[in-house]
Amino acid sequence: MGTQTRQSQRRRQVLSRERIVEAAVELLDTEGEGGLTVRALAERLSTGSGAIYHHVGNMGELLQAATATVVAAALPPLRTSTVSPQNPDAPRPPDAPQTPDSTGSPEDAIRAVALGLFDAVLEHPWLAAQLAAQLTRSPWGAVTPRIFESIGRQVRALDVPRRDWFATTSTLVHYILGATAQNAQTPDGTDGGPFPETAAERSEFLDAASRAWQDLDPDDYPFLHDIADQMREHEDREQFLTGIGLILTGITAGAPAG
Amino acid sequence: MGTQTRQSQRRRQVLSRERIVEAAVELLDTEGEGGLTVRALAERLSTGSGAIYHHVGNMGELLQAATATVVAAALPPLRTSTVSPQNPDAPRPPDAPQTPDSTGSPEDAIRAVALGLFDAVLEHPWLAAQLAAQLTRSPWGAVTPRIFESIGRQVRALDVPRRDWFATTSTLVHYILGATAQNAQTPDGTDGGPFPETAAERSEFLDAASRAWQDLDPDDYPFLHDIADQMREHEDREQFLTGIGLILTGITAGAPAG
DNA sequence: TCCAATATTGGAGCGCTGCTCCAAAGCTGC
DNA sequence: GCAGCTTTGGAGCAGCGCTCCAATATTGGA
Repeated sequence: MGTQTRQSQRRRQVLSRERIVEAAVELLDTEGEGGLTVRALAERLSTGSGAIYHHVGNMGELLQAATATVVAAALPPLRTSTVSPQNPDAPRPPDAPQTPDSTGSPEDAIRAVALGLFDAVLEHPWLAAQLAAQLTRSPWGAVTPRIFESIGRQVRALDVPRRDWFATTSTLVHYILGATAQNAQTPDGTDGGPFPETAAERSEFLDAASRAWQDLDPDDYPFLHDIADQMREHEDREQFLTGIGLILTGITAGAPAG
Repeated sequence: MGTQTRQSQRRRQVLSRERIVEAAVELLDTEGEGGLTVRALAERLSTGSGAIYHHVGNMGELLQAATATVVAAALPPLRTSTVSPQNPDAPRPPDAPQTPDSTGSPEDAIRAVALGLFDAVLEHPWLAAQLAAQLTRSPWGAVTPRIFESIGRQVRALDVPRRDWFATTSTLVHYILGATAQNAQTPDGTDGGPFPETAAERSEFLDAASRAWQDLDPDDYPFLHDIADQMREHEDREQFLTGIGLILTGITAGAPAG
């Protein structure tokens, strides 16, 4: 009796890889990095561990899928959406940052991609560790190519000679992932719970770090001792863009007139 | 009967934080990232877990100490050793890379520091994940300041204006850690054992990655598809230095005539 | 010299983890 | 209606970090 009509709603009840990954992301967001366990996932989905492993196979694989999902949502779409106007509203990523489309310079596009990842890490603090881990564990696995492609296209749009495409893109990607990793401010012991990351917390955290640098032996750490206050007053986002700008300058200065 | 004479040898039998950290590093080197467990450590030191926790307190703390030890050995000494000639041969780090001392440009010194970390990661593949993890978990904790100081001094020696010291050093450090993280080639599933990392293995690994890029949908990944062969032929170390050079160019080009 | 106080040791055991295994249940096509 | 597949959920296993504690060295004062 009309099983087709209500099928889509029934679908949501059925366990699927997508639903598991979705629940994993929510669990990571709300409970923090250590909150994703098979048992917690099973309870949240009202099922058992066996059912989960039937769809997912591996905890690392699940983490990889969760990371890939969030990263894909944070980056501009791979295909220009004008090509296939089949379903005009569905495939638009809901929480993607407003990308300046194809207007604007390649430099701006690179900045936009970088900021997209930066913001994604702010929204999902567990993402930083995952990006770093997957960068080391499977460098060319699932996530990196997606980022590489987004950056590389813009590098190609700059006047970079072809033989430098790989090295240039790699440099940008490595910087982005390295800088992004640091900016998920998880003050050491404060793990396990959610991450409200209020402005007061951040200020307090930077204060403590700055004081720690100032308390270092000036004979061992003269530089840190000097710039401790500069570190306290820095703005993450601005500092991140400064780094991008520095590299972009190096790129365009290397071959100024294509 | 003469307990003082043989005391130094007896010291080596006594459990101490140093001995535990040393054993941890060896365990990580020989057994791989997952090989460091309290039980394995206890067996290797012929003791129990309780004794270990009496000295170390925490698994994360132990990892942090192991990382700090290896990083300290890979970087140039903080103090210029001419100041305290008390013990001329002992404190020389045994496996430190040959640093070009104070001769040479600041750019060369930065390259030397970066390569020191790069080589340390090659020698201790677990270090990549640890650097990344500690970068995110305790950004200003134990290891980062050490690296920051080494790089920052050289940034100061360049013609960088004082207000840019922090941003410039951060950019270099972030790139170094990001790039370093990727270059500990752990081909995904091949974890658990030691990492001989022969040239053949590396070539095979790059071949597979290159083929994977070529097999991607050219409509989704035109850039990766294009530079797949360039990726296969790249040399990690050279590519790493290219990135450093790019950033150094950006730094010096930004303020060309101090 | 001896003894109490303290520091250090090693292992049993707790609660948790990822993961496997399997009987039961649901679904599908003949 | 039934056979053959997929999917489910939970019991259970080996391993983990870590705590606790009795037993043992070591030390300092009388």
